[in-house]
Amino acid sequence: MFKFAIMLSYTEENHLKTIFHLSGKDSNSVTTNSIADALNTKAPSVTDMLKKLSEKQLISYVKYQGSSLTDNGRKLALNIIRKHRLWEVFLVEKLGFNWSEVHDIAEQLEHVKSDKLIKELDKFLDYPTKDPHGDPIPNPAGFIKYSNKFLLSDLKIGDKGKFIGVKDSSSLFLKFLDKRKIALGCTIKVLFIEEFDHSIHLGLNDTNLTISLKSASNIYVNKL
Amino acid sequence: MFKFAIMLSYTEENHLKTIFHLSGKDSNSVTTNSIADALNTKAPSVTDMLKKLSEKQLISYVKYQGSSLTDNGRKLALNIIRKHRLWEVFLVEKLGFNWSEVHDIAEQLEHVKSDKLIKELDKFLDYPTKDPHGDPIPNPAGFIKYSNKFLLSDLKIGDKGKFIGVKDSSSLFLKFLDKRKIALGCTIKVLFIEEFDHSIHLGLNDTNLTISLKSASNIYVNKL
DNA sequence: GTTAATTTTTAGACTGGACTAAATTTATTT
DNA sequence: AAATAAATTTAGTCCAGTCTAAAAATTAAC
Repeated sequence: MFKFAIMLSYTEENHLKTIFHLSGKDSNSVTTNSIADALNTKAPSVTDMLKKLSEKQLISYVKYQGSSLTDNGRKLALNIIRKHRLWEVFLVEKLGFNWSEVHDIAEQLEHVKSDKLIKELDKFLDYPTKDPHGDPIPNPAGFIKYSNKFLLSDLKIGDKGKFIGVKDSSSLFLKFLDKRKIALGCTIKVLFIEEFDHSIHLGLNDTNLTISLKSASNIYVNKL
Repeated sequence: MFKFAIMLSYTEENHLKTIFHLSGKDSNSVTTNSIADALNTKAPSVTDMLKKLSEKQLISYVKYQGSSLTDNGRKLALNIIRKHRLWEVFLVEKLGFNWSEVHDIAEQLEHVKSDKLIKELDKFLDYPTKDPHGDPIPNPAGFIKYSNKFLLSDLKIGDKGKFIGVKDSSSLFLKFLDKRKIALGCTIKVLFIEEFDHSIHLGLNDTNLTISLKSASNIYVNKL
């Protein structure tokens, strides 16, 4: 009935996706507990699933040594992420959702099985390359162009970044940004980081200001 | 709008929906086997589910006597059908699907949980009242306007009807319709019915044609 | 380099949803 | 109205996915 030769369950898909997210660009090995945490489940459940995915050759798994995606697993994971992000674009661009509301819905939509659906959705959205949070959308073949998106709090002294988004977009935080004239697209330079509380001194539009670690952990930038 | 605190599983939703479809306008009692057939499952599975839905007060169920929806159950069923049909409109109107392809995909999309999603989708589609097969879309409160929809095979000689949908939308049948230029919205007049095999002679767009009882039993019309 | 702490896996139990086979109730025949 | 057929339910099994508690392996600490 459906086109995929491999028919994965909702749970299997979520595990693959999570392993992808946790393993980062270099496809590092991922620990069982970290998967359990991310999926809000318990380690034994994850172990069972790792065995299953390993049987299906979607991950390589060595007892006690963590697991990482195989090429096939990676391709499937990226396909799910592709769907997730396309649906997010749809929700924001077409249905007028705020980018902070779309994740949970996309989390459901990403599991709908139909290649044609995604192909047509992609066309309808005019082949977007980024989701509303600025994350790149993998192409149908499973290729993803990694963005150089970082948290402001991860930059080092002297680094420069372009403000491209926030992690938690509470209106309180957005007002905080407004007041300090920190607007989307502006360039931020890290001048100094206090050792005591890790608050950050920034250069921004010829002025200097200081923000807390908490705030800096909520700001995404493209490293320049 | 009514808020349902009840969280139904995929399977529960499908049972409710099926009971609604089988019980018709007058909410007749539905047999266990007919549900099993419709859902492509076995009677014992259905019995289990009937007990469960009965506990939740969504159906009234008497052992060996079939089951019917309660008001709450009916409301939930109509909500699922509403979602199904709105997604069908989306797939056809926005993504360019043929009406014969949308059922299976809508079958998945209908289970996505988000009231706001459906509210916004409805708005985006400009509040449609019918799905691509001509079936009415229930409103958010669970009200459905039954159309004067009949099977073509139920019309008498001399009756006229507007073609509004098909019962079994297999692609085979839809091709059959295409070939004969029987398209949604066209007006059909019953000219004569053969006593021998009940095949029907039709007037359609200034031409005449004959179709079998089987085909006529698969075509819905609004009586004119 | 043992011991202690942590992580991970195993073992065993539970739930929802499915099934088969057998029992029971209802419906149909004669 | 008894016998038979059909529909439905019960009983018991199975599978996927989840959990807790206990055992085993790894890592960290002394």
